[in-house]
Amino acid sequence: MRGEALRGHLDLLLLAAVRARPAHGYAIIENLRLRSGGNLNLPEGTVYPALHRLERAGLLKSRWSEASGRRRRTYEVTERGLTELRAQEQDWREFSRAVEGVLEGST
Amino acid sequence: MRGEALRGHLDLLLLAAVRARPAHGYAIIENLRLRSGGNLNLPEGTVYPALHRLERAGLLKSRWSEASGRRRRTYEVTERGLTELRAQEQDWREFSRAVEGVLEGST
DNA sequence: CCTTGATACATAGCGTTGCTAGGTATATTA
DNA sequence: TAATATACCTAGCAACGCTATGTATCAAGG
Repeated sequence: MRGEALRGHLDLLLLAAVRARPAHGYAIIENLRLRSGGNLNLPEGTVYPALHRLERAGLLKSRWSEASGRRRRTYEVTERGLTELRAQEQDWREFSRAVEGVLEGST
Repeated sequence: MRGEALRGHLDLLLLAAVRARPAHGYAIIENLRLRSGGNLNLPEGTVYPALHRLERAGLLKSRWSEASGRRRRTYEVTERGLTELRAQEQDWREFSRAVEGVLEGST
């Protein structure tokens, strides 16, 4: 995945991934990799701070649990998070269509 | 258009817009607005420096002209620019598919 | 037993890059 | 003659994802 492509779309991806399947950070990274056909390889230094930010913003909530001796922080999307996600999905569609519109005209 | 959405996709858009129709900066901004259905409203402070950067990188070349008393710098895509554009188009498709893949699974 | 690799979390600080804000200049319209 | 549109430019800021680094547990291999 090209350098800065993610910029501005990270929240959308994280919210969508968690909506699909509530999970802890490490698993979210895995899920994104799988669902993207291996194209989304987000480093931990990107994902963890973003999850914290989304929780502080009230879009995600988390609880600690333990699995096979390792502690996990599992996230799920809040009501406000769902609303925000839907808005960002809408924004993505618009942006995507806008880019396609420019590309089409230049073939 | 949402805040940082453009990040990392500006070069693609500019190269594609100029490939579609060689033009001067101000017109490129207009063309992007039109081709995107009004969604891409790039400020001059974004576009002009980017055009300079792309020219320095050898992906665009420009020449000065004059139209109705006002000077214009008209850009066109170089050979290298075309190659780069095709690569970035490929990257865009991949990124776009990756995002869609994540969104689909979370409906 | 001890090292390596995978799992799982965290954060300080850096670098990139688009945007805001400001500036110059000409032509047209009110 | 003031405002608006056209047309260019740049310094400096701010946002934000990433690198690098650190901690800790468990499984597997030598």
